[in-house]
Amino acid sequence: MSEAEVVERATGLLGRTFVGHGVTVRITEVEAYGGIEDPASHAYTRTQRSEIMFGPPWHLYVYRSYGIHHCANVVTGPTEKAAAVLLRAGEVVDGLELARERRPGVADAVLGRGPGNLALVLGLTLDDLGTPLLTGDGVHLGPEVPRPEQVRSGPRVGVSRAADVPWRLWLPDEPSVSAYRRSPRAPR
DNA sequence: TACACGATATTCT
DNA sequence: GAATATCGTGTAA
Repeated sequence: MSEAEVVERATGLLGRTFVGHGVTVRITEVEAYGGIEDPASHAYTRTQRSEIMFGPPWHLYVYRSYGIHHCANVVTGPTEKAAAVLLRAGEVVDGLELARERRPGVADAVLGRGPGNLALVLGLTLDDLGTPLLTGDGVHLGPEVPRPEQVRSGPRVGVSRAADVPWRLWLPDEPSVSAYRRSPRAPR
C-alpha cells in the first residue's frame, strides 16, 4: 500500500456519518495509520490486540487508552497491510440528547472532540471490537459522500514515533476538531 | 510473573 | 504550560 492510498482512504471518511449506539456523528477529523509499514501503528507489531486489523477491511478496531478511554478505528486494509484510520472527532448530528447524557455539562459542538470523547459519545467499547461497518444495522458507517472540497492535514497527535508524518486530516472551520498536541515523548 | 508505558483528557498552577 | 489518573497490553525476565 502506498502512502497515497493510506491518505486517500482516510480522506474518504471525512464528512461521512458514523452511527454508534443511539448517536450519529459526522466525521470531521481522522488520522491514518499505515499498518505494518508505520512505526506509529499498533499493527507495526502483530499482536493479539492488533490482530483485528489484519482481517478484512471495514471492520471496527477499538482499543483502550490510558486505562480510561476508548478509541475507535476503521480498518481500511488491504488485509495483509493492516492499515486503519483513527476517528478523532465528529459533529453530533443525531441522538443529541443521549450524547449530552454521556458527557454532562459539555457544549454541543464539542461533544465529539478527541478520539476518547468521540468513542464515549458514540457508546463504543471493546464489546464493539470487530463490528462490520458496512452492514446496515447496529454500529455502522453512513453512505459514501462526495470528497470534501477542503481538507487540512498535519502531524498526528500524541504519537512518539513517526511524529512528523502529516497523516492527521481534518475539515477546516469545524468547531468539533481537536487541538493539536505533540507527544511529550516525541523527539525534537 | 513483573514491569513499564501509552494513537488521552482533565485539572492544576 | 505542566502534572497525573488509571489499567490493559506488550515485552522482558
